[in-house]
Amino acid sequence: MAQPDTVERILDAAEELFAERGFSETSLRMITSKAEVNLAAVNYHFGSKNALIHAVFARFLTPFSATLEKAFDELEESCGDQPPTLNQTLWALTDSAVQMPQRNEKGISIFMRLLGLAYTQSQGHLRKFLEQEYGDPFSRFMRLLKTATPQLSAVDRYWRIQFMLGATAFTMSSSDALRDILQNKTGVETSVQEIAMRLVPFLAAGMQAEDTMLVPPKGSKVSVA
Amino acid sequence: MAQPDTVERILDAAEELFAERGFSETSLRMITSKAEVNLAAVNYHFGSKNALIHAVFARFLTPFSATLEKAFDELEESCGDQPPTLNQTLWALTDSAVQMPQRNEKGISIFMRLLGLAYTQSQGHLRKFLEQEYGDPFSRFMRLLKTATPQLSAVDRYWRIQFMLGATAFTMSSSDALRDILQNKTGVETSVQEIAMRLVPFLAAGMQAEDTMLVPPKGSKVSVA
DNA sequence: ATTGGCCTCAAACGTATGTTTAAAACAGAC
DNA sequence: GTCTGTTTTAAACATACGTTTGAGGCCAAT
Repeated sequence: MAQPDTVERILDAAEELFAERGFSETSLRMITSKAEVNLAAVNYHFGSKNALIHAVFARFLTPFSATLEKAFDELEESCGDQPPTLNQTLWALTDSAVQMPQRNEKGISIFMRLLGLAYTQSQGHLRKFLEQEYGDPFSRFMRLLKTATPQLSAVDRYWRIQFMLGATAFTMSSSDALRDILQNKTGVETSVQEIAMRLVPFLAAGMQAEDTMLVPPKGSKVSVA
Repeated sequence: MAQPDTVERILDAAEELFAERGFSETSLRMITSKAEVNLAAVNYHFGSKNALIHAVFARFLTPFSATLEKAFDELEESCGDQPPTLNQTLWALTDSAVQMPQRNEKGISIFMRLLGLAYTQSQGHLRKFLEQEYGDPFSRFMRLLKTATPQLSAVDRYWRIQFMLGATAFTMSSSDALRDILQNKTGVETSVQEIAMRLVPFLAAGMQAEDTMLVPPKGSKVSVA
């Protein structure tokens, strides 16, 4: 066959199929037949299916984390001795995600969906790989969030960050479907960037909510343990 | 063997394993050996693995949706001609989830995790089943949200609801893991109820955020299409 | 005691998976 | 043209899966 760049063809096919169907639900045979390469090529070039999953993540996470680090550098520099605000931090992350060079028009939503899957389908090996390889920019983001929300207790902040991650990963991981639904219902077209612009204020408001609500309203059956 | 209630033993085991590992990653052999029943029992009593998944959801979703409808009834009645507020609506939902009778101490987090999985791992057949069987209370919840947020445009509301669902499903789908992480880091114990009590104010604040941020801040590379 | 309907059981079925093998094809260097 | 290392190929491998089978057990009704 002698097609050019077997490795990249496999990565492209795997990326798309993983994003569409998840990891366990995507077989090597689906990948290799979509990539139009021999079944054995995956194990020859990558060693195993798990290693292929890692490679798929590495291909977009490595440049992304570099971009992100640079964005954080610029942000901290431009702020002088003031710590960056919550909004600035969130926008730095959003900008970095949106401006990533895309391999195709589906690029950014695949990117998002894979991140979501990494979180929800994380199969041990993936989580370990991601932590080890890309833990640093993540920790840095966490540190920025911490200094940007000094009013929050550590526990509150922890949970609210989880809520943010959830809203983001979930929305982005199904952004294609959600966009289509909205388009069918209202005829409104929505770009990923617009979704991001709606998401950030939502997250910022949530993060900065006053927690006067920690006691449920009158009549609620929820009680503090 | 003549153990009592094979059907229920299978449901218990399946519920727990699905919540722990997801659907495709849980085999019938794992389920039957945990339940200490014969492998063929699943196909005999349920017909197929997919039907078993449906049965697991039906077992807790049927009473839950009944409780929820009742909670909405009471809420609307107690409000008279005023429509229920956003906070009231969210708390009605939360209350209904928390007060569900639990089969064991892990009950509610299993419940939540399954709901999260239903959203993120939805395998077509499950989504169709859930829509068909439990679409009504869901639509009602949506209607309540709409009247509780008249200030939002339909498009804004649509996206913010997605953000809420995301934060909820996502957090709940990994709540066990997140609780453990927090416990290891800070020694703080967290109940599902406490998570819910932190989540609701976050969601309410996000829903009611002013969208002055729809234009990204100075220097952002994000631009309106 | 025998029948008949539900249930259980061990075993097998067919299929799909990730992985390995060994031969063939290829490309560049000498 | 021959050799060398890399890549591709078709085939097979071992294992796991969901499902089906048919024989047997159980128990209440006849």
